[in-house]
Amino acid sequence: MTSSTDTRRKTADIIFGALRDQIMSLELLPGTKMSEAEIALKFGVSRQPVREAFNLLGNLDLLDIQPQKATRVQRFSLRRIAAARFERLAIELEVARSACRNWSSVHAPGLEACLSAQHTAVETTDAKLFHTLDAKFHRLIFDVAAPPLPFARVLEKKAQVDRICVLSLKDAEEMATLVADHALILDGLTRRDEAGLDAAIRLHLSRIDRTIAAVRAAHPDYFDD
Amino acid sequence: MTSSTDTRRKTADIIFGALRDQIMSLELLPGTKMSEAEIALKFGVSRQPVREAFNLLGNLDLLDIQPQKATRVQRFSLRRIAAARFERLAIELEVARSACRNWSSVHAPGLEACLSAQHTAVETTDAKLFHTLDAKFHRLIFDVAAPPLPFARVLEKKAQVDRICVLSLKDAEEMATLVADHALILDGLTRRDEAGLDAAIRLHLSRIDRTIAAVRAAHPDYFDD
DNA sequence: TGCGAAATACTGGTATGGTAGTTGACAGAG
DNA sequence: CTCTGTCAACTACCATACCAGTATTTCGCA
Repeated sequence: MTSSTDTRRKTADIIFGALRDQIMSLELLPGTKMSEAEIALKFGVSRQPVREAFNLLGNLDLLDIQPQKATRVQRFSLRRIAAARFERLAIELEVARSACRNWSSVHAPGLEACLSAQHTAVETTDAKLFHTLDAKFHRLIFDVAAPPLPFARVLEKKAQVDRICVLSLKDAEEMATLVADHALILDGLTRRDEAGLDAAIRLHLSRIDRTIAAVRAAHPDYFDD
Repeated sequence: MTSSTDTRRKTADIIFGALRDQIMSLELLPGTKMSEAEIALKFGVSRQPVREAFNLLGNLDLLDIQPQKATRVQRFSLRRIAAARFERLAIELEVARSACRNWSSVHAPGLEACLSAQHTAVETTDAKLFHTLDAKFHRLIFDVAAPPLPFARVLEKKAQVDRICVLSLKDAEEMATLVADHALILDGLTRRDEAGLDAAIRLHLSRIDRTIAAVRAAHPDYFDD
């Protein structure tokens, strides 16, 4: 077999990853105009790989490519966010239902451990750790629901929402609320109560609406609409 | 230069659309090896726009691009199909629930007209017309559920399944079954019976499993796994 | 001074040449 | 006959140059 560790990445992928991280971390603010030539110069490569990276980022709605005019870091859009939110809600609901049907007590320890770790993250007000544990929690449920299914691709639209969450405060009170939601979700799973689980998921995902509204009030110039 | 129709679309998009249609219609069979140079020659353009089109098709899992080796028309994969099916089921279920809540009698005529048109399509065994009407039916429900949301993007993964359906027989009996499913769904909507609607959607989408199994039995060489 | 038109300085898109890497076949050795 | 090493013919990828639009500036004129 050829190399097990396929470290051979195309330069276009490297550019793509670097720009994506900068956009997602808001190191590059929404509305910033990007230049193929400028980026190419900065990375010391030709314009072609930069161009490919731009197209990839455009497909993820992270760049707004206006032919012959300019390409800018995509602003937030209530429309796009609503679409991503709807899609994620639909997926998470069905994932939860599937997990409910596949549930057995062997799955409990992992989720309980993740939940208790979240409690400590709240006590220390460690927002970054909490974000990681939050993602892990949803991931664990996904694994219960449909192990063979690819996780990343299904929720790749999540980027539209994740980017905005960087601006949220993530204070202790808000994190505590989210942890309580998680506890409710885990409770619904253990009791195999599909109706209760459905309500818990909807409540949990509805939390981001307030976050979005708050960010929009604080940074209206980051929004398209 | 192909300035016959001075389209605003860039040539890469034209190549992309043409190849996508050929792949979706199975004019290009799974496993067929593609060559940038060959396609470029055939369309009378340079290799660069062809390359971009390849990348776009690769993002949709319609092409299997193996760097420095070859790029082939993606074979069917039970894994990918299962993922696409799961995703679509989740979306359609939530769409139906949302439509159920937004339902009013003004929506009935459009769906009923589409349904009756489907009946005539079955009587004339017009598979192509039926396929169009089937898509329209689901689209109409989507419009009831969430008018401002983009329809195409949400279900773009549908391509993974649509391509395989070209190989299905679409005989009168099968079409009649699907129309009956649609009637059941419309009935659930008009009665605003969420539980019944849920069951009807799940039954309807489960029909494709038999189709996939039949195609896999008839053409095992079109599959990866 | 106000305003419109032309020149200019960008942008993204395309064509072409060259490079690195993989595959497959074929010739020669065991 | 089998195995192996070398070479030729592909492949995708990157760099460079050029083209075609669009926004902005600037200069001439009223």
